[in-house]
Amino acid sequence: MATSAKVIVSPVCNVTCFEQEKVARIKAELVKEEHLLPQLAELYKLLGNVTRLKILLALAQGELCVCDVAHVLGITVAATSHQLKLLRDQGWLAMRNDGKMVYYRVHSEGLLKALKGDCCLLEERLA
Amino acid sequence: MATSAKVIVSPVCNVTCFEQEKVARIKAELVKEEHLLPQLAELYKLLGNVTRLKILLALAQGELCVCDVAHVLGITVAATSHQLKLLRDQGWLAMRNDGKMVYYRVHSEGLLKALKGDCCLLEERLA
DNA sequence: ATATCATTTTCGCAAATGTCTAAATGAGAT
DNA sequence: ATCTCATTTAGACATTTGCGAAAATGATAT
Repeated sequence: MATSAKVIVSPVCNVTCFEQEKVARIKAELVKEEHLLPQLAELYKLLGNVTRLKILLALAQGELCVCDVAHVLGITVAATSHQLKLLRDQGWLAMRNDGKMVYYRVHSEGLLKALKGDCCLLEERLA
Repeated sequence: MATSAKVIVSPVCNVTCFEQEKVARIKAELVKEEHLLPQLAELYKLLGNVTRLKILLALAQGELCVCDVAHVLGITVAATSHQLKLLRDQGWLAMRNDGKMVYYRVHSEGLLKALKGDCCLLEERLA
């Protein structure tokens, strides 16, 4: 049975709130971590796309030029370049020029580790 | 300098491919991991949203009813319910009925650990 | 049965996303 | 200087996403 505090705590949504002090406490907790959440969400958005995951896994084996990445992915060079840019803009990839070629590589080993870790999370859930 | 193999490997995009055998090898590698990537991307898409991250962090401190979660988030109960459902559909949240109330809680400790880990990745990048 | 109320679902819309085609840029080669 | 070619950028389009408003559901109480 719910503890019936039933106090309106927020003027925005006029819905009963059952555990007002608990809600207040949790909101206070969240404020502390809130500053990191937008960045964390951005990282996850970036990783929430099979194409970009493939790029990271491909580059995990060493650097590649844009057109070779495109061949690995089976999509346009333009689309590939676009996705590479997104990963680079957030600092997860580095690039190197060699003549007219541009070679990309993974800039953060930590990211690959995190990927592995999250993969394990999925695999153990299948069990 | 690029090793000039310059062989068209894919009929889809008619662009030169520079390291054909390397591309072929990497594609072969990717095939092995490819089956996990859609699920992994789904997980990341799910986490790539500040509202849902807040939900997970809020519920990390214990179960809450829908309307209290809504108060913590400062959004509609309907929107809250929607996001809770997304998290539940992928098996990361569990729910419990008590009268007309529905209480949600985190179903996977592993997920919270992964979150922490990925947070650390971000923090060490700031340094 | 009816009323009440927490939750869920449906609908609609504004914003974001992923890929393509085509044009622009940049660097070597003739 | 001009040409070639790898890459990037711009524009367009279809798809997806997040949220609010309103309707539907489910469960308790009267």
